[in-house]
Amino acid sequence: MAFEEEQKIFDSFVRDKGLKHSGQRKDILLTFLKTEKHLTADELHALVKKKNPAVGIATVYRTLRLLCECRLSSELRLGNGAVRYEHFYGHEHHDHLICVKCGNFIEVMDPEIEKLQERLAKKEDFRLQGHKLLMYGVCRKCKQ
Amino acid sequence: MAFEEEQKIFDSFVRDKGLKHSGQRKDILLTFLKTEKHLTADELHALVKKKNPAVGIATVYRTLRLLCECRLSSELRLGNGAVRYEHFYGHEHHDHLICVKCGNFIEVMDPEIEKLQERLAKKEDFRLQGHKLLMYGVCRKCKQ
DNA sequence: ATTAATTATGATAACGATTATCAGTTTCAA
DNA sequence: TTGAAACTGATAATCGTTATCATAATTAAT
Ligand SMILES: [Mn+2]
Ligand SMILES: [Mn+2]
Ligand SMILES: [Zn+2]
Ligand SMILES: [Zn+2]
Repeated sequence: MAFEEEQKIFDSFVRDKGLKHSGQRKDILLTFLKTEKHLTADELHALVKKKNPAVGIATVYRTLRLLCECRLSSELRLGNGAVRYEHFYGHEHHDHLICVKCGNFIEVMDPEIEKLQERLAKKEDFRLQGHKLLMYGVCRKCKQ
Repeated sequence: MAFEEEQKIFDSFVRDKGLKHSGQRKDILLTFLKTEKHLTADELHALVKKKNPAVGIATVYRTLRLLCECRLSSELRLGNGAVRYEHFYGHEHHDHLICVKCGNFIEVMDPEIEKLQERLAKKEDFRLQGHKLLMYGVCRKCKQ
């Protein structure tokens, strides 16, 4: 079975926090790791239920929160619809091109844009702590 | 009374759409125009009620939708909490520095950042249609 | 293995923001 | 003045998410 590193991170996190291990959490973690998509809790729930139909949506939400706490996942709040969750471990900061036709996410990072944001903030005497850049349009596949 | 241009735009829009005029809509419009803040429907409702306590929140939502339709306002979806509404008429495209301490919005626009986004999209063979750049941090006042 | 303390679970209620519904009111053109 | 159409506020419904709660599973100590 793959994802040994990630599972180790989660197990340590669970142990250090005085939590207990459960089959549901393991199923949710592995299902999350197996897809590289930017999933909502509902979408992940649907995938997990294929393996373990008894898992409830509440446990998916609870587990996603744990995954974010231990930095295996992070939230992506697009501003409309449900929060999406993406892999965080081993993924550096990036922004997103989001296709309005197929909904796919393309991960991008431009050091120049990042630098110009710093310059912009400095000009306003603003201490920049983070940012969110979402770019919407039509992806290569959907253009044809 | 000020805001003649904006009122004219709204009146024409209402007439052209076969809608009717009402005191509530006028109160909501003028209250919205009077503040330059980025307000939620609830915040605007609170302000409107000072002038006209009978106005309901549903009418505020309905009127905000009309203001967006006629381009006097536009939605700002930050991704957490309520949608905010900002002035759109006479305001060119801009992005935001958002202070995590006081919640104030600083409007900014950097043509270089805009251009680099286009370059980034082109590199991915992506037809860019729009973007949202939110920068979070601490504003000048709150740094002290 | 047994126990007992503690955490985890799924169902479901509650929540906050927003939209839909509806009965009564207002607008406005004829 | 009148009557069709739009408008209103109250409130129910919706959606994504969190809180509650009774029951079940885990764990460490016996
Ligand atoms: Mn991503
Ligand atoms: Mn603005
Ligand atoms: Zn696409
Ligand atoms: Zn501030």
